[in-house]
Amino acid sequence: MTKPDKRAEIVRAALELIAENGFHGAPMAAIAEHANVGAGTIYRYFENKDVLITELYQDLEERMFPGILEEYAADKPVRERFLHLGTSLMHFFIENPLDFRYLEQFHNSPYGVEHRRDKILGKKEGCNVFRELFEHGVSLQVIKDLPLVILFALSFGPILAVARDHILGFVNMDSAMIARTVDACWDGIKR
Amino acid sequence: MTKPDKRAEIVRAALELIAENGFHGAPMAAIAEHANVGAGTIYRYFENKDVLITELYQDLEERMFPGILEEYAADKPVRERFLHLGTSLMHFFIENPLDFRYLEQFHNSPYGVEHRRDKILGKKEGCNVFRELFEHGVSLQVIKDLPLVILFALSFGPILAVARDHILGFVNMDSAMIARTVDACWDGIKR
DNA sequence: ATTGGAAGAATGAATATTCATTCCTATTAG
DNA sequence: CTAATAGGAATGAATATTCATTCTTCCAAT
Repeated sequence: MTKPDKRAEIVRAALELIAENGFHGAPMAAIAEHANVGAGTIYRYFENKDVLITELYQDLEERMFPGILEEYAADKPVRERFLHLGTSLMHFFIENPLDFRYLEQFHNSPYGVEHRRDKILGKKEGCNVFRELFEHGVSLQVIKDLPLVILFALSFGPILAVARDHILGFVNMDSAMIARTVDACWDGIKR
Repeated sequence: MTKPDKRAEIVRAALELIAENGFHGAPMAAIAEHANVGAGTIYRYFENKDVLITELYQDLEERMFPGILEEYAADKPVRERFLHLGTSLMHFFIENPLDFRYLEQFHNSPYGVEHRRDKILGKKEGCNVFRELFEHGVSLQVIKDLPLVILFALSFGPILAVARDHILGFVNMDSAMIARTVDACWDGIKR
């Protein structure tokens, strides 16, 4: 196996195990076994488990945003842009359940809160698209004049919750249902 | 210290530590120390850590629902009832940040998913109020005709997200802002 | 073209740490 | 004095991390 392949195998194995069993159901020994790699090998690519976990998250974000922003037309009306982003996001989550589950694990851990703080105070790529859209919408009086954080909650709260429920099998989301759900989110934030 | 006091101290200490640091930042030894109790003493009151964790959750639910259902008038219009429940819930979370954080920790753990399954398939007290309200609203054509699970997501998704953001200090929710947020949730589910 | 061997990569057994749980002793209440 | 209760050190299982060793690769010298 070539060098980058090994790193990729470790990443894949870790993502899989953590997404399915949480951080605690993924001891390094198990990750190594799933990656067909010696336990010590992981430490040649990642300084320790924390580093592995956060690099995994960064990889994931980089994979995520390009797909979602594909075909995104910054000149369309606010509503249309919101619906496009919302449905893309939901589709991504539903089509990549492992990524989604990992994301949730990460967010509900000490790592996640720290990361979130940076994102809200400083700024991160990707979210800026949403931020701009919301700010633009508010200035055009198309979107409710609420703090950004609340607009985020009204939009992503339901999307995340629904994606989770779909993946856990509590509801089945087809394209039509996704569209109706994102529509409802829009009703929540529109003036 | 009298017997029931000791149990209460253990419960308080466990809730505090788990809410603040997650299940992993709350080893039994630390809980014992915070409760000013010997490590072995905990096992006189709780068979093991799992039992402690689930009993903690049940205690919490019992404390939660009465407060939220207070002054709930089942004969008012659907919209009014929704706003009442939503604001009560948000207020409870914001005024009991430890309870809220514990709830989140619990839900994002293997315990939580199992529990959730029961709640959605079988039935649990408390949530029935919401279920009835939604079903009634749908039948009156006041609420969008979406699966119950999605209506839940549209309502609780934002409420939970906002409560979390408030507790983590990302936004400051006063009564007015809470009302506006719950209003926005209503816009999301209303026809 | 072949070979010797150096540099780097991989390994997994050994180690150190953390943690839930147990169990024996001390303390208290009746 | 006895029985119940509390305490916390001891235990053992689970886990992250290390490290001495083995394996691979690749190139220089013949």
